[in-house]
Amino acid sequence: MKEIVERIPDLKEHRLISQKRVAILTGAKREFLAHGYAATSVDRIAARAGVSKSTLYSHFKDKEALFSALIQQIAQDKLRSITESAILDRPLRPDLALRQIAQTMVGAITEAEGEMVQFMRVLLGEAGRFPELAKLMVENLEKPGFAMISHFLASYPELNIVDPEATARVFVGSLVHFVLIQEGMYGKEIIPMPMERLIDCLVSLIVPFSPQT
Amino acid sequence: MKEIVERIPDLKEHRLISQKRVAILTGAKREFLAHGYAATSVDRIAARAGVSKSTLYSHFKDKEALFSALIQQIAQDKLRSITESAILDRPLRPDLALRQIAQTMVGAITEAEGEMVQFMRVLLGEAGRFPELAKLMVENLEKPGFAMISHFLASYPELNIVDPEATARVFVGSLVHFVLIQEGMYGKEIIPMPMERLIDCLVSLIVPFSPQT
DNA sequence: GTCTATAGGCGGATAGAC
DNA sequence: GTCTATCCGCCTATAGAC
Repeated sequence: MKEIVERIPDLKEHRLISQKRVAILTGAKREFLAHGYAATSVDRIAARAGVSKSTLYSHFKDKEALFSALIQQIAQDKLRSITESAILDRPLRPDLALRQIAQTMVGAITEAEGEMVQFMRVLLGEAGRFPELAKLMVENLEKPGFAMISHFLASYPELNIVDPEATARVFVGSLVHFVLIQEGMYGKEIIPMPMERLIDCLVSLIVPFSPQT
Repeated sequence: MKEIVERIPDLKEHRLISQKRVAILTGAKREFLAHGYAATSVDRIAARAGVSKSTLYSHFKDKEALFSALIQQIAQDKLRSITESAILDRPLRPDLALRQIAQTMVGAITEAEGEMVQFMRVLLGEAGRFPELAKLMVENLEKPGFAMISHFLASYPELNIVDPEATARVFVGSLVHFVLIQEGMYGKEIIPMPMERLIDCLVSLIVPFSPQT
């Protein structure tokens, strides 16, 4: 297997294989998402990945490069899973479609044992140290997300939405903030509120006359 | 000065004076907010405060206790400044009052060279390491904030708000998420949007018929 | 309480053999 | 590429003098 990769430089350059590399990234994911950048040690990542430190350093220039590569990989995965699940049944009533989008979005954030919550926590927490990485995430995750919701809202002229872009921000912001407080800050133990209740409220604000038709 | 404090144990216990202590907390604020918990060294805090490390350790048991005390002090300051500025002119039209609340809230977050943004970043980033601290913040900051907005919304029966608590979450969540993306993630360089535009949109969603009367 | 000095450990990164 | 062994610096925390 290894020999095959080495004889095909194109494949190697595109990093399509290399089991060690994915093992390192898997270990890095667990450690970085759980403890943040500074509190994570390269030793623990290597140990969890089952490789030595020098192997790790042969694949990644330093700790920062590993962190950066990991964040970008996670973002790529999330983006793909979101765009795939965004294929909604178009002939729906707008309020039902909005509710479905909200549930899909919150579900994507909450699932996988809070991996996405940890991702957002680390991303925000390290934004000061990695400003370029933060901007990359905004460009590749937030911006397409806002654009999708905005385009969806604008596609229903009967809703009379005066500012679809700002409304999209309200929509996404309410949901993301809700998850961050309830899950990321353990708010559900202190100020519990079912997710459906927030979604009902949010959808009825954007589509005031939902029970009819 | 020092002698006076030592002769009045009550004052000392209440920690009202002790210049060294406030110097340490001031230095800790700069370092912790800028770099997070793990990347901050006690040496730099002591150096910035102009004291030695052993002085620091005589005032705080360890690094965690110092961090915890700092976070709680910042929260106390923020809470006081918020509740003080929350005294709004009651006879206002609800839409104008809401707009004023939103501007005050965003202003309080954005001012002071982004100190509040850094505070939220660190709080979220370290929530995994300090879960009890995170819950304390939700109890003392988020919960009163939600309650205030909710109570305000419910005090205008003519608005016909079916779920004031959930609506308050939408209100606060939209604003906080907006600031976190625009300031904390440098989103204003990539997807700029004036704050007034979001507030206009948000208020008109909650108070649909604002231009009249 | 406050200092200087230091202990003791763990961090990231590398050297050199294979 | 991969390993073992190691360098060296910075980290938190403490000892002991004043």
